[in-house]
Amino acid sequence: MSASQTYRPLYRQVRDILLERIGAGVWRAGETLPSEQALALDLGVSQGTVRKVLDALTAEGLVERRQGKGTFIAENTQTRSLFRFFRMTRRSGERVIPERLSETVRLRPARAAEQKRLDLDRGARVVEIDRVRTIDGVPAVLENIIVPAVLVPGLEARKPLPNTLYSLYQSEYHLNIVSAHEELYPDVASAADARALGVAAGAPLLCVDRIAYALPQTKVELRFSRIASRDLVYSVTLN
Amino acid sequence: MSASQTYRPLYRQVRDILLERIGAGVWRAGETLPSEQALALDLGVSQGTVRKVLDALTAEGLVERRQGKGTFIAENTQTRSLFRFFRMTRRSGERVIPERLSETVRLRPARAAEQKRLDLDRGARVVEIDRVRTIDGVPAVLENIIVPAVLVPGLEARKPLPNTLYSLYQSEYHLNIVSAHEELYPDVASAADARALGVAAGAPLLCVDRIAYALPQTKVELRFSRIASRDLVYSVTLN
DNA sequence: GAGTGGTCTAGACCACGCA
DNA sequence: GCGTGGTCTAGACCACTCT
Repeated sequence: MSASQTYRPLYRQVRDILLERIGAGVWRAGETLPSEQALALDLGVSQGTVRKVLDALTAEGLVERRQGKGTFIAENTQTRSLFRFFRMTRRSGERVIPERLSETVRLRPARAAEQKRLDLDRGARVVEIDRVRTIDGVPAVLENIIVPAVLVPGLEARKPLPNTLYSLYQSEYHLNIVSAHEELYPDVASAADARALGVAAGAPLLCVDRIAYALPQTKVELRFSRIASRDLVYSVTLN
Repeated sequence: MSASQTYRPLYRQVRDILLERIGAGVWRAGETLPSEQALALDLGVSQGTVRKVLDALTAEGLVERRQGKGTFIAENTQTRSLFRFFRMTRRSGERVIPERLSETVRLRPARAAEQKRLDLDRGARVVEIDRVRTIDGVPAVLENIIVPAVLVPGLEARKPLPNTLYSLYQSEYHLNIVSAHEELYPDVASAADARALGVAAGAPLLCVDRIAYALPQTKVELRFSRIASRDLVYSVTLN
């Protein structure tokens, strides 16, 4: 009959409900979700439909399933967070681990460009973090990080910040970073870059502009990185 | 009981069989596979098991499914190939299309490093392509491409080469490029780069080293790109 | 042994494309 | 109207974890 414009398959509806609940913090990171049977009963669908959704969420890295144990909200542990969102490796493919060298944290009004990119209101404030990270003990990455203050109250007082912010966002603010978009371009080191990174002015740098998203389509963080790559490369696999 | 070391779920076995058939060229690009029912009957499994495999292959971009029509081997059309493997966009996110400006093609013995990276025997030959590509009519990309000659007989005689080689590999050599690994790093323009790309010596360049894979784990191509990025960025989404 | 996810099946019905 | 893929269900049995 008159086609309902709003038809969505059952599994889409189930997916939306689960995403909403996860986003709302019904279950915290590391906690188990109800079993397939329980969810199916609760939502009035078959176990197979719930399974289809949970399998998809697993593929997206949002939950983890362990046979015999249950389904868990994926945790952004320090290690997992690094492997997922820090793409620099040695030429050999070996992962590297950046360490924090220094950081400065400020609370200030958002600039116009930041308001626009983070969907903020006029007058909104942001936390700005500048930090230097080392690889193999050598300064290698300059980061400028912008987060809406309303999402991370008190962040500016939490010094020193952990090496991987995303695990902090998750554990303290229930912001589960699930995806990020990055834009890469080359630049040459300015005099200031050169001082901070211990390279010559004019040396090649890899710049990475990232915007990170948490669950209910929330834009959580802008991050601008300037990387003195030396023997490091940004690794990505296209499928 | 004594656990069978070689146990694999049915759907893995079905997947392997289908991958083998696709790799062997049983169906060509754009052709339809047998229906789910026919495959299930052929392979002695249920339709649901075949469906699970075909859904996974769809997610990997290897086949396409169209309701009411059938399941097709995915085609690397010029457009699709570009969108899938050429990641440069404008800052606005808008896609750009590179055009061929010039190219030189040589047939020569593989160097030691190439033998190693492409799993070639001693004495194997490669086709080497050097080309310049333009964006908005301006030279922007220098590419050096290495392909084992045995995989692409006669390629060196096919001048001019099409803009997107991957569609040629697929249509003429049954090499279906399904994934690629890229490593990015910054560099500064040499005098030669500067001449070819119309930038100043010392200008920042984005370098991309790619290795491309076809179906049965075949390493098909090495590609080294040097990109005068100007207002272009390399876009990637992490999930 | 009880409960969980993992695999596999069989079948119903719907939506779409095409002759 | 037929054949295709898309959705959804119900149920069986297996593998793993914990008690």
